[in-house]
Amino acid sequence: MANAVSAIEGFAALADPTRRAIFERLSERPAAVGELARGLPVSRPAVSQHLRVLKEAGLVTEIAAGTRRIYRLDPRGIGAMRDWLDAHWATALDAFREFADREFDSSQPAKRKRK
Amino acid sequence: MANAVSAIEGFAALADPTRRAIFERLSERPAAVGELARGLPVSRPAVSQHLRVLKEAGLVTEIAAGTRRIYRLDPRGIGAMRDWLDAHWATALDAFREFADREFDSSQPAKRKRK
DNA sequence: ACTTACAGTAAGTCATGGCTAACGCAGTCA
DNA sequence: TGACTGCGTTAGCCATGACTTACTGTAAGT
Repeated sequence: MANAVSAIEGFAALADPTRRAIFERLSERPAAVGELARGLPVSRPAVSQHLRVLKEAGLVTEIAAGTRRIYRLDPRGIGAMRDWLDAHWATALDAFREFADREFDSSQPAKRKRK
Repeated sequence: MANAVSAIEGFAALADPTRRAIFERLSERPAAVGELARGLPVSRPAVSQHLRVLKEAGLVTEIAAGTRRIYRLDPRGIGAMRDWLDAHWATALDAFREFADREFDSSQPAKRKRK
């Protein structure tokens, strides 16, 4: 259940361009909030809020280091999203075959409609 | 280019709950617009708009069948999203190791990344 | 203890986009 | 050919959320 929720929230989290930029920077190296904000066109509180969303989606984790908080990617959230896509992909492939069998078995592609 | 764009737009497309519901129904079986709308709490035009977003994201394809349009999942868009996640996951794993070496080599043995 | 630096929270503004209602268009059947 | 059906499009309303400024809290250095 936690996996499914993470996957779902993960899509919303990565839908925002700023959060994707943060995500990509963190994939290269862990970083603190101020450090991330200096390389982005938004304010530090904005970065802080985005990191909160990413953390709740299970995509990043937080480590306190003095007054700083070092953020890094959480492979669990990424894995949950991969699993979600894989599951639907597999289901879709089966549906493709079944649909193709019923629809194109004898003749016309795209013209026949058998309810 | 199409792949990268598809992956990026795919996250925004799947961020919406209604679009995820449409996506999941299409993974089970291809369907027309009205058929999808009857099983959802939104109007038919809303479903039509969502399908347009999903199509532009490369997640679904369209087949004309008389007055109907049969929609089904497009494995290419799903694959693009998987690839995007895989690439960042791999980069992140490398960053984890490098960061762990520098940061926790002598202080926090219990916090080291398992697996 | 005081100061400085770093980060999260609160309040408010504004843009994005999801939704419905109304309309137009194409294909099917009598 | 005329009426009906199934979809897509447009316009407009409204909710969500992304952003900034100002404030508070906490840890480290002097």
